[in-house]
Amino acid sequence: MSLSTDRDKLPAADTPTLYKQIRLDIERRILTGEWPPGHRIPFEHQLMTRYGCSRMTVSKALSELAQADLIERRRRAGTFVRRPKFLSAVLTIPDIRAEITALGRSYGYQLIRCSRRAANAADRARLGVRKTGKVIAISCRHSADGVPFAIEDRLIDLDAVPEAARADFAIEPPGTWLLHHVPWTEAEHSISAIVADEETATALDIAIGAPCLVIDRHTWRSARTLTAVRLVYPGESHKLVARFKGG
Amino acid sequence: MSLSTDRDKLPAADTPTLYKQIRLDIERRILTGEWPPGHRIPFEHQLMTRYGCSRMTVSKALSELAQADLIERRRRAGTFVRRPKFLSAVLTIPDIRAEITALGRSYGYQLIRCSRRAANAADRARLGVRKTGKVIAISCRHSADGVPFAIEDRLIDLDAVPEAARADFAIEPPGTWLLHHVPWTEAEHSISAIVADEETATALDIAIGAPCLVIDRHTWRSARTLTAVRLVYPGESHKLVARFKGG
DNA sequence: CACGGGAATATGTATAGACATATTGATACC
DNA sequence: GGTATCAATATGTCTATACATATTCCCGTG
Repeated sequence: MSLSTDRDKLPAADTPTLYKQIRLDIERRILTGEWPPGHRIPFEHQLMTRYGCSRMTVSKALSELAQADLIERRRRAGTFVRRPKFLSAVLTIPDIRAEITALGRSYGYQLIRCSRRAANAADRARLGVRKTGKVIAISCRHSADGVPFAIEDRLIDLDAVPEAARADFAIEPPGTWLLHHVPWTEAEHSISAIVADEETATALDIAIGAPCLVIDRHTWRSARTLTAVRLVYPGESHKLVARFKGG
Repeated sequence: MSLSTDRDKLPAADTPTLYKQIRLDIERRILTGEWPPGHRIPFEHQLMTRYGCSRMTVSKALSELAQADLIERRRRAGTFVRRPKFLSAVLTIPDIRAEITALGRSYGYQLIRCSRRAANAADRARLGVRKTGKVIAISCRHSADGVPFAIEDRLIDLDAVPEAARADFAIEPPGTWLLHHVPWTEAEHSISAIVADEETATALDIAIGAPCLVIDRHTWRSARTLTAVRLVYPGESHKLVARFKGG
């Protein structure tokens, strides 16, 4: 193997910064399968002579790849290509208003019910909290170009999100308001399919017995429940795009 | 404001490395809402006096937060807390075998049909490719503790994944084999709900007209189609957990 | 007031060197 | 053979410094 220290082994292209070129070069080898999962990536010292730069520079490239979970670094042992994440493919579930407007369709919103009350037993169970507190319960409907798009049924824990008391959910959908005002750390989703009962069928303007897609989402901030929501979509395809992460 | 340079303003805890403490400290202020979206984070020079370290160290902490999309850095302007990702919440769809075994249930697999043929028009449309080539078409069923869990209908482009010809899909499910052997760069999902027709109802051992959850997944490597798959689950809840990313 | 140009400034990249720390592998001892 | 020990080694963190680069801000000119 040549040990020349010239830099022109890199794709060059429009020459971004050096560490980025290194990162992309290694990323390419991994994604094309040239360096399969488990393969040991050359030591930092070898990479610095290969790319003709300092160790800090290759280290920065490798650190970013490690943060993106493409490689794994172990002291004394070396750096290895990670097994393609065992589980996973990643989906994003957009905010409904943003999703509809991004599609270039007109967004419509109707508040069906909104009440503020002390939490009852069913509310506490749904939020997964023990103590009694105040909640806001909201039912509403989203539409695109005048056609029903989804119905939403939401519970917000007012003890965890006191500022929600000042929001006007007759104007702004609760999901959109929350996304813009309340930071969260964890979310859990449950996706399922149901057939429409009479109330659902009426709200979505579909036939009774027609299939519907349901997303139940529970959102926390540091173990504190913020909100629980159920979204019901007519069963026609609901498309979501996911890309492999990589900075 | 005090300008003391002592380091004990940090949570300390079990004292990981300094840059990590800085990262966690800033992350905490963002997630608790102390520094809301749009807030300007102190300049690097202020942070180095606050934490009593060099600029490279605070820069490393900030770079990781930027890579995780928690903050945005702009030259000359400064560093700002990002608006909570406009859309989004992230879901992971695990490999079915891994999912079932992770739940501690016994995994079962039956190959229903497997054929290798030149692609016909329907195959090309489904894979989204123009040219004719060879494909593998597979139908199979996954079960957990002997109960049908999902049925899978898959098409693999043999031109893009020639090594699939040597795999034995009577033993290993195609999704699992692909995940372990074939690197991919992009995936697109389409989630929808249907009601079971007679064939589906029989395969999943449910009633005709019962709701089913459908996931259509298309996978590419650098714009090259690898495989297209449709998974049909009985409509009872299919649970997926998502965490806020953050390295 | 509009506009162009240049100075100020915050981040971005890169360096060499130093020391820390985890882990491996070999060696010596029982 | 089993086990404790120690040196070798690859990554991990940190510093001080230097220069690059993108923006913003201000100022002077038309």
